[in-house]
Amino acid sequence: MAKAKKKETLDLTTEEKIRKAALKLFTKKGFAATRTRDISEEAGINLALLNYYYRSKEKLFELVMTEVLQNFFKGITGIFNDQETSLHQKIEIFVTRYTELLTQQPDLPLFIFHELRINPEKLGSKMGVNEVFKSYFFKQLQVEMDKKRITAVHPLHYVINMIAMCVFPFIAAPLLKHLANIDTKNFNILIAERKELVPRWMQAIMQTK
Amino acid sequence: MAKAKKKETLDLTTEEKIRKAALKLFTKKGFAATRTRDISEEAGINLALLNYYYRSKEKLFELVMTEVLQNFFKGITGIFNDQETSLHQKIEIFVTRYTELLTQQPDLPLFIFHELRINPEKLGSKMGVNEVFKSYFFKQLQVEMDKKRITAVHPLHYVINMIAMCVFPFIAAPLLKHLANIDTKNFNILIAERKELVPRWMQAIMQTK
DNA sequence: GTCTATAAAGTGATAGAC
DNA sequence: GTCTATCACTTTATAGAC
Repeated sequence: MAKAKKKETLDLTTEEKIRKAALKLFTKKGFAATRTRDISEEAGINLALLNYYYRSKEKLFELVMTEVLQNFFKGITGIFNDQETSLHQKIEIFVTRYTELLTQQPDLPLFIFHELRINPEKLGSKMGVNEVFKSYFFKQLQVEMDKKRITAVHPLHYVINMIAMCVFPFIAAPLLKHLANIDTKNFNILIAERKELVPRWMQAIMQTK
Repeated sequence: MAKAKKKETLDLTTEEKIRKAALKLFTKKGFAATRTRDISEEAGINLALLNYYYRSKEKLFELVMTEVLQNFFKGITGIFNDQETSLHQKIEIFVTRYTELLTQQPDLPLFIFHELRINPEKLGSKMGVNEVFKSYFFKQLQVEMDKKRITAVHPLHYVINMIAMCVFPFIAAPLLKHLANIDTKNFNILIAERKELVPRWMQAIMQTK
């Protein structure tokens, strides 16, 4: 039922094959380390077709990056500004949805942050400023902390903690697998556990004076 | 008193200038996006001298990476295996030391994780396996959680949370500065606050059933 | 639209003079 | 040790045949 789209590489057009291969390699290795030859090979098409459809490596990258950013952040705005859900519901929804998203595409965060570090200006054109502070989620957070008389801690800290606890395991995955000697299967179990745990930890953190 | 070494670019030898420039550019842009010409320019030396001293770009990178990894992880082993400190003291020491380290070199985590994703094998030769589970810190964590009858949560989760809350803000810095509209000065204030807050949050998390 | 061949530019590395 | 000049190779991009 969740499987709305079937993965059929054979049915993709050449244009789509290239885009898909580019997404895979760019997110995995970054812009600079990915060669157009790698992309054409991964897509199973001729190298010249890449330029035929997308003009240049940079244009193709721009397209992929825009798609990734929108896909990654479109969810947040919706969740954060929902007037119907409570503060705690928002946390649960956010954690669940992003854990599932990252389980599907674990390379996304590292890709975004890495390219962003090299090219911070680019972000400006692709997303608004002040999204966090203006959100309904943030206002609910402020009300909640006021109620608990926790005024010394800036609410932004909680937002950071929530995202950190969700996203960091995926960023540190290779290190984690090595240092803690866990395989992919156990990693996925760990992540699934955190889906339940992070919201509870958030509750605990928000009680702390 | 902590200032043991003075930073005098003028007194550096050519070899040191190159290494320093390489460290700066590699950590900022990654291996693939950094050109040897960039490094020679940053170091203020002739391009040919890079190969004269370090043979190749790869050899230079290996050297820098080894240095970074050792510098980054040598602290952990010491802190995690200290038989004299309590669990909570270890958390405080870890958070303090790594927050200060990352304040000095904010690009380090993203650099390490990014290069590690592209080349996970490399790590094996540079650091041991199972470091976390074998550590005294981990054993203390297990004892503590046993005492509190929290057996459903794997202690590794707490290690991940601690590191996540310390390291993630630096990884997400560009995004944070944009989305939350804070400048470098306010970012540093935020980080300084977290030095005190993360250990308290850890306490709270470790009470949660 | 897709291919081969090749141009054009970039990049790591070295030879050889000083 | 340091420089200039240049090689060797890679990589992006395009021209032109099919």
